[in-house]
Amino acid sequence: MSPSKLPRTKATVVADFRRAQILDAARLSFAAHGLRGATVDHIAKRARVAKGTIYLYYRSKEHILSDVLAEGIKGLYAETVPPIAELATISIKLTRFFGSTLAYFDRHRDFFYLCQSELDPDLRQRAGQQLKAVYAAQTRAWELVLKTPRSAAGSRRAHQAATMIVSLAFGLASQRVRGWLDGPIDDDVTAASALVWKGLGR
Amino acid sequence: MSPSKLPRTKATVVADFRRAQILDAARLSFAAHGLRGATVDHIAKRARVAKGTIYLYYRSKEHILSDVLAEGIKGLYAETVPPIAELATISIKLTRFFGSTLAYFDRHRDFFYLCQSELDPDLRQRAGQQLKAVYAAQTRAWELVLKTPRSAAGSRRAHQAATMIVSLAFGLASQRVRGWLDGPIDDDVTAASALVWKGLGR
Amino acid sequence: MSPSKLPRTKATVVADFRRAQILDAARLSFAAHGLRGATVDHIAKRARVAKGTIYLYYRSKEHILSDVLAEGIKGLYAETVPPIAELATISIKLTRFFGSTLAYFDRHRDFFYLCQSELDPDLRQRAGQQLKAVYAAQTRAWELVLKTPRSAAGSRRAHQAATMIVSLAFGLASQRVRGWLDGPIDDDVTAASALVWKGLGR
Amino acid sequence: MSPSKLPRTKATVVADFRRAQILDAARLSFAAHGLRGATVDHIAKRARVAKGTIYLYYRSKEHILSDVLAEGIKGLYAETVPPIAELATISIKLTRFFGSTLAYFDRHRDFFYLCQSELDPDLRQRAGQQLKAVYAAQTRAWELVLKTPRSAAGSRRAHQAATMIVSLAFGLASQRVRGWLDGPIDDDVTAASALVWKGLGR
DNA sequence: TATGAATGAGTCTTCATTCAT
DNA sequence: TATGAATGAAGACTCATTCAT
Repeated sequence: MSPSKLPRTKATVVADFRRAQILDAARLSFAAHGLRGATVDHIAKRARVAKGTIYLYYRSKEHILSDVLAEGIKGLYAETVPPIAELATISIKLTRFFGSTLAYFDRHRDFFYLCQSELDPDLRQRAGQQLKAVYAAQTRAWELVLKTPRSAAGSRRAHQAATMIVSLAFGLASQRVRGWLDGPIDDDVTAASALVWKGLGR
Repeated sequence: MSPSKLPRTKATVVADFRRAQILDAARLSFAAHGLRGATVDHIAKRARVAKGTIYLYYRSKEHILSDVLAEGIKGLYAETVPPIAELATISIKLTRFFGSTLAYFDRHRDFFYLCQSELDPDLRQRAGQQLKAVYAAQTRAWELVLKTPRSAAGSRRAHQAATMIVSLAFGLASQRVRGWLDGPIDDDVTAASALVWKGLGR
Repeated sequence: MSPSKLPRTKATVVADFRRAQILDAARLSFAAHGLRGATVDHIAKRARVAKGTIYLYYRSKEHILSDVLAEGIKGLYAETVPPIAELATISIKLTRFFGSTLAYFDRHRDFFYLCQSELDPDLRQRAGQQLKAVYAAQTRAWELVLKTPRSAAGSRRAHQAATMIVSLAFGLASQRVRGWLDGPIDDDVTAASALVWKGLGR
Repeated sequence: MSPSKLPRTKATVVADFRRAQILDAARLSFAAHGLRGATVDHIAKRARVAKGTIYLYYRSKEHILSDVLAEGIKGLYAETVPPIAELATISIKLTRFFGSTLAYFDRHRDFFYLCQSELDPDLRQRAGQQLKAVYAAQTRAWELVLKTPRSAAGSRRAHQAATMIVSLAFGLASQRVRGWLDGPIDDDVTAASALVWKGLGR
């Protein structure tokens, strides 16, 4: 009933603010200069904070990156998975899914590049797992949508189809982010939806 | 059968061998530790060669990378573009295209990772252009295959369809390379071909 | 007596101290091992500072050298040029000039050696120009002292005489710095002054 | 009676030729790029010889330099010391001495620069000794010329005067080599001779 | 003897992290 | 908590010297 379960002390608020401040600066720096190119100095300067301060909130540069990635992954999940289950015709679901996926990456190119950066093995591991989880969630959601008849064959077919949808979305997004597809988002969304819709036919 | 045009002196052979030796070691090192993480020391050690030797064959680390990328791009082009134009039914072309694309990336995961590494701006530029060119070539080849009726609308539809094919192939390849798709290649190839074949219908 | 114009913050003081510390260490290292032979490690060790610290105060080894040279040149100018114009008999001027020149180089052997080091072309250029400027200033000052009658011939003779004075001073200083002249400074100063004084006679 | 005391076998001749070849190349390279800047590769290329060959004739780069220096010093001695003792008036001796000294350095700027290069301590030592010996020889020769009356005071005066002559010559040569004295050699020679001649008067 | 490919110690410089204030 | 000067490990590249041919 109180505005927040965890009482926000002033300290907590300040700490959260600092963390967000640093995270933002880091994201921008990473986007601008790449993972290695973005020095802690850059980040600190952009965050208008002393270099030492950063280490009060993050154990290492790697940990900052970890948070930046987690944020991006959370966003990707939030914008692309729920729409699949929302009440609508499959055709509309498809349009929405392609649309939201392409739009997300268009708006978060930096996140896209970050995902492919040279992460230290264990971070790469963790980030990879989380990203894989997002795609797995997308795939499962599509499976549920497509799997009407409860036969083993139908189930397998649904899984395959879901995989195709997810991969096509990712493939389009990748090409777009890299600037290799020039047209407006809607054209790609429409074409992809149409292709899949017809391809799934019956 | 005929004596080779360019007389291969022993020196040339040795030099070529060394270059290949270094290139291989570099590819593996880059794949294992990332572009920055792969030190010249690593590469030298893996190539069983002294650090200085590397600089006898390559002016800089950057130049090695450049060669590794160029080789990968050339291979990708050679294995994926010509099959599209070969005499066959569209259905078979599709199967072959998806098959060769997925196979290529499966065999060259290191190249795949390299393409996404943080390259210095101008190398990134060059590599990006070349890669874009490969995808553009794939797309054009598919357009030619699909564009039977010479109407403007048909042409545009052919372009869109070609884009979808290429993006789907890339998306699948990406997911597979990352280990996010576990099944055998053939399943994905079959499913993708079927989807597109039906989706293009008529 | 008055409070200093530029308020010296503690930071400024420390920074100046560090710079001086590094400059000193560099001068000694350069003198001891030569420009190339004096590694940044040496300099750092002598300055009792970590290698990285040096780069907080100087952009590169070259920049350190540049400062060391500039300092030495400034000192040479300050100690040798003004005395020439001070009110005194020519004989006394001569004694003072030879004295201050020899003394300066005796106290700054390291600077002397530095001036002859292999400087990178552009630094060599700059340093050479500045040094040349010092000698030119000495020469001009002596010309003014010697050129009483305003005839063209007299002017030319004054220039020649000035050149001889400056060159003799430099020659003596060089020999002394190298340890090839063992006697006390005063002997050389006296002998040089006498020679010139008599040589110019009338 | 035979053309040479030491029978010149073909091997000896070839070896001497090679040594001279390398020495020349080294001198030029040192002059062009400085002691450190002149790599063994440069020298080998200029000598039209393989890098390894150089090490058949010289134990190290340092040893090459040593020879180059020795040659230059020998030349300086030969051209400047004997003239002092030749039968002539003092005035003419002076003119000849200044003339030959300035001319020698004018023709061997590279040698001049080399003398000031950063030599390894022990080579510096050796080269320094030899050079010092040359100047000492010049000084002694002048002492003999000037020391007519056999008094202790006269002897001391002669030594001082000799020192001045030698230093003036060196000072002028230095300034000229560096391009800080533009006039023709003869002007400086005349002026120096006149100054000293008059300065020594009686 | 002549070659030049191979070697690896040594150089300058960067930058994540620490710590005294 | 905040600062930023100080640290030093690590990396790319050079070049004198060696050695198999």
